[in-house]
This record gives sequence, structure tokens and C-alpha cells, in this order.
Amino acid sequence: MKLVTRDTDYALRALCYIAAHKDTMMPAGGLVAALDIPRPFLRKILQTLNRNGLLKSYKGQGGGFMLAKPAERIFLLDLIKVFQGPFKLNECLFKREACPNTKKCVLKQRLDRIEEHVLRELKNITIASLLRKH
Amino acid sequence: MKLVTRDTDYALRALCYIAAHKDTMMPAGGLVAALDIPRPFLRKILQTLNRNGLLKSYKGQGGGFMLAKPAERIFLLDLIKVFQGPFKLNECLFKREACPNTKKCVLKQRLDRIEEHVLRELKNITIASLLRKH
DNA sequence: GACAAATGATACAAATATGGTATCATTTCT
DNA sequence: AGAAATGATACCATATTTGTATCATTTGTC
Ligand code: FES
Ligand code: FES
Repeated sequence: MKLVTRDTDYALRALCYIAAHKDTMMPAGGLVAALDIPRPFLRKILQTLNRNGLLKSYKGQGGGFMLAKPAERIFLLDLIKVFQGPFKLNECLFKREACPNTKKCVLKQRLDRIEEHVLRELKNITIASLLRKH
Repeated sequence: MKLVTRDTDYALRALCYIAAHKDTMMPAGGLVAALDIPRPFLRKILQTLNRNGLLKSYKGQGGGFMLAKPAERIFLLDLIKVFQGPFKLNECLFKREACPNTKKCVLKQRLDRIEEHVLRELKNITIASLLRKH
């Protein structure tokens, strides 16, 4: 029942750190030192972020990662999608059986409403919004 | 990211069926026949429901299960708690690191709000409300 | 009392998801 | 050429989910 798994969490932290050091090329080593994330796992995560257009990577000496787009346009929801698949709280419960409600399923309606609400809220969470000191 | 796991789902279906046949003693065999649930798994689930005060069980020939309380007072949330542990979407993401927001964590605040909302909604879902044809 | 029909308790097992490691190839700067 | 970085990919350990299997106990009926 976790909304956010470990890899999403790590990705979020890495992106925040990279965003906080904007205009600096950030190698994996720097992130490992700063955040407390196992190196090979972080590397895999960074590669995934790169493949999915959230980071730009630069190989070779002096290389590393930078944000692929402004922090305002990177959403927690993006990370959830990348690492946890499409956001879907709401698969039909009575999978193998007809729903007890012949016409419209109250349960499905309600879970749909919940999911919509969660989505709306998640859509407001960006990397930028997590960095703002206020 | 499932809100509801298989055992919760099965429990819900079983309870609905038992509720729909109120005043009838319902043995596990009856439920297996009606719903499409593997028998040993269902038996385990029924035993759990009994232990947690959601069903009353009667042993011996002619025995079976009945609701332990009115369908209006059995909540989906009860099932989630029993089978999936306490409802908690919201463990701190930056577990091992200081949060980027020194004082109050925007992320935690927001996830808290989401969790509260989901809880409020879930609290409205009872077995009775799923049975109502309307 | 014997037997059958039910649940109780509990241990075991398979499948899947999660959280990670390890290795080698490739690029690029110096 | 060599070092420092990422890319690709295969592997592995653990936890969780989704079950199965077995035997003991209770209880109604003949
Ligand atoms: S639970 Fe799926 S339609 Fe009702
Ligand atoms: S994420 Fe936990 S306090 Fe900020």
C-alpha cells in the first residue's frame, strides 16, 4: 500500500539534489556522497531517468547528469509512472464475478473518485515545489 | 500501488455474499460454489475474519458463518486493516536524509492531505452500501 | 457412540515484486 | 593511452502476495 516505492523515492531525492545544484554537472559519485543511496542501484535509477527524458547524461571524464527540463516541469507523478507503472488504484474488485450492483457499481464509482482526487493532488507536486524554502 | 489486495478483495466479496443471504448459515462450501475463490485460501480468509470479529463461526454439521455485526457497520477499511495492516500511504520519503525543506516539509504535508482525504472517503464504504441496488 | 460435516490451527510452497549487485562495453576528456 | 564517467544487461536476495496441505476439534444426526 505504498504510494511511492524505494526507487521512486531515490529518484526524487536525486532530482532534487541535481536541481539544487543547477548548472553544475553532477556525476553519480557526487550523488552517492551526498545522499545515502547504494551506488549501483542509484546508477540504474539515473540511467532510467535518462532513458525517460527526465535527465540528460554526459559521458566521459567530467561527465554526469543534468536536468533535462526545468524543475517546475518534473512531477512526482512522472517518477511514479516511470518506476511503478501507470497510476491505477482502482482495478475492479469483483474481477471474476458479476458485480453485486447490476447497473452501476457504487464501489467502482467511489474508488474512481478517490483516484481522481489523488491524481489531482499529485499533479501539483513538482521538483521545484519541493525545493522552495518558504 | 494496489489499494486493495487479493485477500481483501475476496473477503469483501465473501462478506457481501453472506450479507445478501442474511439469516442463512453460510458454510465455506457455499461461498466457494457462488464466488470463484480457491477453497483453501477462502477458508483461511474466513478464519481471519472470524478471529477479527467480522464473522461469527459455527462448527460442526450445519455450521458455517454469519456476519458478526450489521452490514452497515462493516467497513472496507476494516478489511484493509486486517489483511494489509494499518492504512498508511505516507511514510517519509527522505528517510535517511534531512528533508530539503528545513522547517516544514511540503511533500509530507501534501501526502498527509492526500491520505486524510482517501481515509475520509474509504470510511464511507460499508458492506451495506455495496449491496444497495439503487 | 460412530460418523459426517463443518471450522481451527498451522506449516509449507509457488509466484511475483522489490531492492539491490556485478560486469563489461562505450564514450570522452586530458 | 589512460582515467573517469555513463550504457546495457544479467544476475541475485529478500519480502510480499497468493495460495496449498494437513491434521485436530467441534457438533449435529443416525
Ligand atoms: S466491483 Fe467491479 S464493477 Fe463492481
Ligand atoms: S520527506 Fe520526510 S520530512 Fe520531508
